[in-house]
Amino acid sequence: MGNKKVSMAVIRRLPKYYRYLTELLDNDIKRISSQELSKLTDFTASQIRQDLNNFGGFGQQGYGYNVRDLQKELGKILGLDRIYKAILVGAGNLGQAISNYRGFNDAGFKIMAIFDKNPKMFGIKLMDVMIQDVDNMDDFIRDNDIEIGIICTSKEGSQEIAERMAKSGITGIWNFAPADLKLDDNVTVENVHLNESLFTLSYLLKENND
Amino acid sequence: MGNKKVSMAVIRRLPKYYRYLTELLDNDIKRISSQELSKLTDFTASQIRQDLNNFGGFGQQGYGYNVRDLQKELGKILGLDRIYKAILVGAGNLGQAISNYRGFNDAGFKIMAIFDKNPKMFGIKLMDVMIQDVDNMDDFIRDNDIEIGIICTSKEGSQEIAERMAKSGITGIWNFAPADLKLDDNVTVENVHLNESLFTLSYLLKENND
DNA sequence: AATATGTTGATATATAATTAACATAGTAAA
DNA sequence: TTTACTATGTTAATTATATATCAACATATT
Repeated sequence: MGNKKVSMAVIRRLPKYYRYLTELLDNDIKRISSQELSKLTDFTASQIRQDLNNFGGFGQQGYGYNVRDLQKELGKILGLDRIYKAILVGAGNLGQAISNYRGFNDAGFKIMAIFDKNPKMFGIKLMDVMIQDVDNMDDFIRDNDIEIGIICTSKEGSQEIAERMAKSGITGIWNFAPADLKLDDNVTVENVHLNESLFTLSYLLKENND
Repeated sequence: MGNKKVSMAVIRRLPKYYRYLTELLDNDIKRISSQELSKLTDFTASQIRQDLNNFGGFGQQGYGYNVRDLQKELGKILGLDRIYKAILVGAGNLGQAISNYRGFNDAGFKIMAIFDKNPKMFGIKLMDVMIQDVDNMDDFIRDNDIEIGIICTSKEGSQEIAERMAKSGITGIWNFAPADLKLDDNVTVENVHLNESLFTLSYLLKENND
């Protein structure tokens, strides 16, 4: 499509807009102005208007934004109007927590299979999905047209798993391993680096006490 | 102290430098240039030098950076040269995963207590720490000079817990609940919003397929 | 000892992101 | 219908961030 290029900074704000709009919708609020949304999100009203206009004119002058419409539009923009088939590798503590989290399922992300390398884990069920041998992963991805791979392995195992995922046809990786995966550009990687987040907190904590 | 103000963009890159330097140290690499570090981190060499110089001249012209020294300095900058006492609230799947993760302990973050509101959880041990009634939280924070609070509760419970933490003396909150906590400025909040991360992946995935 | 090379730290330039300003379209009320 | 008001979408200004350049200096080599 290659329309206009929307900056990463904008993209990372979209989920927050979506979250608040969903909340407003749940509370039966019909309309909202950029100024009111500003109070909720702590972004400036100006920025909100500019962000949204990257994708189209969803508001109405003199009125504001219709909550239902905007929420739906943002959902479409974020790609939340469909089902994604995902697999998860690494059924340790974090892997189990992720697979048990209902929120993702509700948002359309279905974990179709869970893999581990430890035979002791094979057969255990998490949310009705049985843990199986990671040797089966590659075939499973191909046979079931899996799009998203969730990596909850150790740092050491992550790169190999990522490469196998990519090779088998996965185009999006949600990576929880503390490593930077090196893959072709056609694979999108979104990292959740908990260590980096905690270290940032530690830094800020120190600064705040000066 | 109020020295110079280092931008948030810089701060969020520091943990990555630290991670790679630790890796280099483990591999007995003695020295590294900004250019070599650039290859590892995918930041530009210029940016790396500029980032580091926010905190001092750690390198030597014509030589590069001494890995051991720089790693140690970055550790100090990030506040990783000491022990932090933390508590965790919400012993669900994610809470359990976080408390079981050895990495944080190794980095100096000690989970001193785990709280939940569900009586069925009371008494269960996670990493030798017994889950107890969240009613005890406030006193425990005060009595043990806890600095960091980790919130793994639902969105609904998070704000109240955060306020109680702040009131009892906690100055840093690591928040995993999908909500933006509203607290005084003297409390530092670092969010891990898994939903937002996943939605970003979903957006990028869509873009990549255009 | 002299010279070439490599690399930092500082400064200057370029790019990107955020905020502010405003014209205009649309709302709402008399 | 008229008028005053509201709030968007858009352009401009400002601020922040990233990149490029370069003098100073260390080290290795001749």
